[in-house]
Amino acid sequence: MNSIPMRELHPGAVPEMLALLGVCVDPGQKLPDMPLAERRIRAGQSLFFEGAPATSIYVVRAGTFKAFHTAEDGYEQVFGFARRGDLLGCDALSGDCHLMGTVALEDASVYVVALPDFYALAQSLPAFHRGVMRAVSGAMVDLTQLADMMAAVASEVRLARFLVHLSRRMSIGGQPSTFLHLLMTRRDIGSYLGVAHETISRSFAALAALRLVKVNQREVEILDLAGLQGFAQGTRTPVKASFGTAVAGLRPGRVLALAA
Amino acid sequence: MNSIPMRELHPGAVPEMLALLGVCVDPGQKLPDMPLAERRIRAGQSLFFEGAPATSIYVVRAGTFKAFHTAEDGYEQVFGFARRGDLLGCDALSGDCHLMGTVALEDASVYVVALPDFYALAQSLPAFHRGVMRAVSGAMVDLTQLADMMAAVASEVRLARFLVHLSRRMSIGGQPSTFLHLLMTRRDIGSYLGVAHETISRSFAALAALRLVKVNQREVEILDLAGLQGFAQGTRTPVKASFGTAVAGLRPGRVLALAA
DNA sequence: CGCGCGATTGAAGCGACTCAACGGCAGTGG
DNA sequence: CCACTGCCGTTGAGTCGCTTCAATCGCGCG
Repeated sequence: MNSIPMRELHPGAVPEMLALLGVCVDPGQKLPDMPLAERRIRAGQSLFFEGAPATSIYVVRAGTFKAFHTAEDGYEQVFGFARRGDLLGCDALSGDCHLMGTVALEDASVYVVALPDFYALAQSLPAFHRGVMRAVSGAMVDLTQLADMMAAVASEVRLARFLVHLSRRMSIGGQPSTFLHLLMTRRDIGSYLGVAHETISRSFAALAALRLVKVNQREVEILDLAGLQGFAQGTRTPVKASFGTAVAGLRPGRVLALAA
Repeated sequence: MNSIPMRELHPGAVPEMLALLGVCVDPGQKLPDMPLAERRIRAGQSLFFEGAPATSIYVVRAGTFKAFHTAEDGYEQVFGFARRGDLLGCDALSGDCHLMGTVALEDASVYVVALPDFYALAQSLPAFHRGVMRAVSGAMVDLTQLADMMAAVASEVRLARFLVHLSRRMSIGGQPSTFLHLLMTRRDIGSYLGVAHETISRSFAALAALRLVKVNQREVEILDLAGLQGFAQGTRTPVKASFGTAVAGLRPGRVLALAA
């Protein structure tokens, strides 16, 4: 139950972690050769539980995680998906325990940085500090974009924003970005976007009917990224519905059954 | 246009800023007496604009700010409200420019910390670093709670969560926490919670009809905080609607017109 | 092989959006 | 001093999309 699944020490892993955090450092610079604990998580396993005391922060090395919160009545609210280079556990720095749990959606690996080490490392290594601030700021941007997705009125627009978001995150990793392997269930996406999971299914069908994507279970291919981005622009009632300046024509307010 | 409204140097303001960030420091410890720029913002004025290059981060000393993003079609999405002790401008640390603008809802005052100074200060003063991490983590928690509010199905529940959230934030400042002076408009709240501003009006009326709050324009008095919190628990379909364990009885799924 | 879970699709009800009108308040300028 | 003009807040009525409940199908795993 409380046995740590797997843990090994990586001497000299600091450079890799800095690379994960997206900071460049002079090749000749002396780096503290602090050994870092690595922890491997199997798909479906939990990295840390909601309510657990904050002991460390984590840098995702491989795999994908889902961060969520479980209400008293059992409803599970998903707050985000973390991938390589993301920071996990920062929500506990302002309190004393984690406000959300984390499970791996696929086999994963993280660097575990104990809180004292974390502060010491940031103190002795400015590059690490900048990397952490970068990552934390990125997490805030992600949460902001989550609010932006949930702010969209139409569920198809929410899903379109989600797919564009995923595609963008993939592309900065250098990958194709038009083929998406969704590791989360429809229910997870629905919780993330604030709609029922059946609505996610229907929205996928709607986007597919518009020839914007091709969907087969969890395999999603973006057929028209520009069109999808235009579609994702749809917002709540603008100040003055300014058609005429529309980018390409695909800018639906509510009309989209015409393509069925 | 580009003239900074007001700016003065505060020698020895570092201790106050540390207090704002919620860190305790030994009274005898030597603090770098770095002069800090203070900037005063009048109500309705902007602290920084969306898209502006990131030059500094800001610590709110007094007043209230609204952070928002304006879409191409003019729709304004509100992402949060910042108060004393909050950090502003962190969203730009991962990119190079601000992703959202900030306006003061009342006369306000902030400490301006230029980015180089920011990193230098965090380097030389661990307490500042911890304070920043605390504040940043708190901002992430706020964004998480925003997602939580928007996840509620019923608009009255969203508003109830918002009021509970505000009350909690007030109470940590030591203030009464049952009287709320809303500085934002109904439209701002609606944008924040993802509903139309008319719905906010109606939801206020509904909560007032349930005797949970008393509302008069922007003056809100919480009559039954426990009841409001119970009401705010209402979520999307739980795994198994478990009545019987309800706290007090006020746990509505959809029924609330019965008290009109 | 059967069980359970995820995904899809259908049908029905209702709640929020939208458009609209009205009263109140503040700031402005004649 | 007082119209005038926005903006904010409230309330009403109608439409429509999402939720909810339900059934079905496919797939992986014990």
